[in-house]
Amino acid sequence: MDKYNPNKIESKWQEKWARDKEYVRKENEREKYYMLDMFPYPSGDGLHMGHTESYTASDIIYRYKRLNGFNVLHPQGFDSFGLPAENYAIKTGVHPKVTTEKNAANYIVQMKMLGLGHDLENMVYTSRPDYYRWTQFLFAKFFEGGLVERKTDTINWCPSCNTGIANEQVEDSKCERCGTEIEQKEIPGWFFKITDFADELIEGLDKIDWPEHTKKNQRNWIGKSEGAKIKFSVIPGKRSEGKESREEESLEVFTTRPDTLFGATYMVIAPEHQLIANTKQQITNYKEVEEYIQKAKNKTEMERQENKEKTGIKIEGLKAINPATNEEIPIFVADYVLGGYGTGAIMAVPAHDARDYEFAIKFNLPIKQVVAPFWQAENDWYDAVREDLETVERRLVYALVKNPKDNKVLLLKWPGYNTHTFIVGGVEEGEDLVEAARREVLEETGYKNLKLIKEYNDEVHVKYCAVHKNQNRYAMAKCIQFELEDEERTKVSDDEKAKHEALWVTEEEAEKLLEYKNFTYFWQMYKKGEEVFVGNGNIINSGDFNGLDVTEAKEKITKFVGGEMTATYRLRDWSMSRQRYWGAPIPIVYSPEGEAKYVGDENLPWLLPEDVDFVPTGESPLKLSKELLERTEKIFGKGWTPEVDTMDTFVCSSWYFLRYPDTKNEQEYCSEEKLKDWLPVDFYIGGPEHTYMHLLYARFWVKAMHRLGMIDFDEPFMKLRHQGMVLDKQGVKMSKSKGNVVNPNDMVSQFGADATRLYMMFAGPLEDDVMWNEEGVKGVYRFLEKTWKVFNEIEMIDCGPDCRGVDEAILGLYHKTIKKVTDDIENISFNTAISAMMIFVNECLKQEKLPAPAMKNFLILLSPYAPHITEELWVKMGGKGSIFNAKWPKYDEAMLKDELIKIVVQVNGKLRDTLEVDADI
RNA sequence: GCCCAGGUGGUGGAAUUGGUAGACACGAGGGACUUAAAAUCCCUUGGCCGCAAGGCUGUGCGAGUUCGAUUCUCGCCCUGGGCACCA
Repeated sequence: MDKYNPNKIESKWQEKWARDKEYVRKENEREKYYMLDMFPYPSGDGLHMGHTESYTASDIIYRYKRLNGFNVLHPQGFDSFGLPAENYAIKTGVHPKVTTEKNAANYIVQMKMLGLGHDLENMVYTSRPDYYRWTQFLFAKFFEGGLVERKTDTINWCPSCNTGIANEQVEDSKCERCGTEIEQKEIPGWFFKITDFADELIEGLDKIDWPEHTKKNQRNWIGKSEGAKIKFSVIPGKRSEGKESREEESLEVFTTRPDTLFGATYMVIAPEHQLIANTKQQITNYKEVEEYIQKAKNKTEMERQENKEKTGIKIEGLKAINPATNEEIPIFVADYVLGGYGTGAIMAVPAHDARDYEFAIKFNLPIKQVVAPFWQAENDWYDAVREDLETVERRLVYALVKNPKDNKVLLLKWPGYNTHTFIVGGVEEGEDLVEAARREVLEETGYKNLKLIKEYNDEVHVKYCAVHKNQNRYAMAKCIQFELEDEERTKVSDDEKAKHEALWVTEEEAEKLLEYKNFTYFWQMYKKGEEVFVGNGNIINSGDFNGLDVTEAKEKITKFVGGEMTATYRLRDWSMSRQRYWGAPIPIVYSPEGEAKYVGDENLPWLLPEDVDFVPTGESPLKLSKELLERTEKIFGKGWTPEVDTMDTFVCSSWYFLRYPDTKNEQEYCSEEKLKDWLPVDFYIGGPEHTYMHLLYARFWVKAMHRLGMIDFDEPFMKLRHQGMVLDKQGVKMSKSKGNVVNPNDMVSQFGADATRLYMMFAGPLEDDVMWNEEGVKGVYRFLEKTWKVFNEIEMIDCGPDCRGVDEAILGLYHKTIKKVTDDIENISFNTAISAMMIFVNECLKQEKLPAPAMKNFLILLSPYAPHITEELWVKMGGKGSIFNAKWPKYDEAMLKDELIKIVVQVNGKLRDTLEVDADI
């Protein structure tokens, strides 16, 4: 017998598959399945291990689906526009087209080496005119449909790449690609109105099978917050003086908490806000304000981060009016309010917002509580609120008393109710809270001399049933903290004694004994200091709205002041103009009057001119193209000028999956029939780094086309899974600079493609990071050697359906293996499927005779992972045609049962014994 | 600070619904074969105690629910990734 020699058999099969197209034939009438990979950028470094992993995973699904009778589209292509090729051209003068095509050819060789079964006859290259003409065509449809607009906007500008980049492409205030610090620059450009689709992009997530965390991340990225827009009028500083000069200047704010409007005690606007320019004359400290604004602008984002303390300056000479209270409140400029989010102005509610609170403390501004935490006794408690009883309001005071001598605190023990509380008492109308608290401590516990430590600001509300009085109580309580001055004590009346008992306990004990939220709330403040209450509760100090739940109050208060319930998003429009050469030209020309016009379908592809210099000037390279200008004037007339920016490469990758079914079509981007046949994509695999940009843009693209009536589906990818990163042995990210990059080619020549594929999948779950350890490849290589040995050394008997003459146990294991491998592929749990096949092969090695039909089926189970060896052994076993035209085996339910069943004896959850019992009894 | 993911032997990982923790593999140790080595095959391999039978302990830490928790609940610690005052 020959030894297992992957080099020999793998190249043989790769050649056969490439040459003999009929050998692995397609059957068009079968049910269709679209298995898509994220296509690579063809870099000079070649395919890396991350590609190897995800392409192997998709290849397994592709082959598995084929074997299950599907007609599978499993295409591949190149996202071939982009900066590296252009930067290389700047350095060496080699045209990006040349580099790109060369790199792509290398990728194809590597993909073949791995035995990947992608359709390499129908590839897509985004930089080729036969592709980008359709990118331009679709752009034009969006343009005509009003989904693209030209805006002059402040954009992120990378001085190194000499290009504007989208907000999403900025990392840590640095350029995602080259790491240069981003500058802000005013520049005209084209934008896709992705924000118009914000709600659809959120809602669509509910109907697709994507990892939950990916969906969550997209929701967060879109960042919808619901709230209200409310107008505050702005008046000159002293109302009395300026009655007649009351210019109708106003400030609109967006707030998620309109329910707290009565607590808005000041306003803050962003340094960029228009109001400052509009009211320059009225601002009496304009100079200082301007200075602050300048400082804020000069600050880099990094500096802002370092300096956590809030800064700001009061605008003198202007006041705003809180529309709810009609009170005058001051206006500040501060850089903690952002120009680009919401309206660039906020109403500050220091009592219920942590940032406003911090600012208010620093500038000594009033803090007004308008929401009280509220708890209602739970249903299964003895004091649950009873609907049939009337509710009586009461004001209460809690006293938290501490003895400084031993640090114990004083609680009341209520034997009747089996609970503990602070000292509690009612407060009479107009009575001083502290006096009331002292009185209650004296009455209930007898302690006479108390030192006031603290009055807590917060008021809390509770509703419960006072069982003994047969009425519901709505209690509004505040809390006072005392220390004993001495232990002098009077006698407590028998009446009080009967109700409750005074008890000194340590803080640890108190923590355990206090169970009602209204007490633990103050206990937390006592232990950890006062915190801003940002939760839900009931409205107080807000006129007619008192007592309302915050949710209810939001709309009512908004309506009361003439505001509008609305939502804002964190998502910004997609800036897609790039001042670069190597991208799809934007098919727009400008009339002598400067009006933008689409070049027209008949002029597509609107070719990227060849007569350009790559040296970056800060302007678009196309501006220097004579040919482009001449072309424009020739077609449209003198004075017409071309758009010289090119498109963001994310545009090209937002629709490539629509081209794959029909790559050779010269009339349409994809025929209607093929769109119907293949789309949307059934399964998409790619890295988690594309969670925000690519995946969001592609979803937007499809929704936009759907809105324009071009397609009848509105989500591109029905099922999505990510692959993890491939790390080195130490768990460090592979990178050229660290010199720890592993080349897939080397792995293939050392261990073969089958072993490389198998190890990638065996190392762990697909979505987890893989630590690449060559020691580990040995294991799967041995497994392949053993498989080889089984099929070459052990006698195979063609034993028919009842299979006499072989070990029955191996038949049972065979059926179990089919089930396990099938279930695991469905669950994308490749590592455990491989382990099941290892167990099977290990058992086979112990046999003298094996059933030939079952063993052929076993090869089918293994074939998606290791296509070469299984194709080879398939022929040896007398299989007809390619193994990939075979049928996925089925298991026999009856064969899954064990003859003997293990019974586990547990006592108190601990294993005490195991028994083996005949399964038939 | 906030959001997401995760924490299981020396290592990668398994345990799919709360029911024998550590499948499978790597590494390590011992043995067989060999002049020798590699390869291959066999045995052992979470820790502690024990000659053994066996016992105790064990899934980041601490509580809780349960007859029973790697799995569920609460609190905390750590690691990785993402976001930066989002009103």
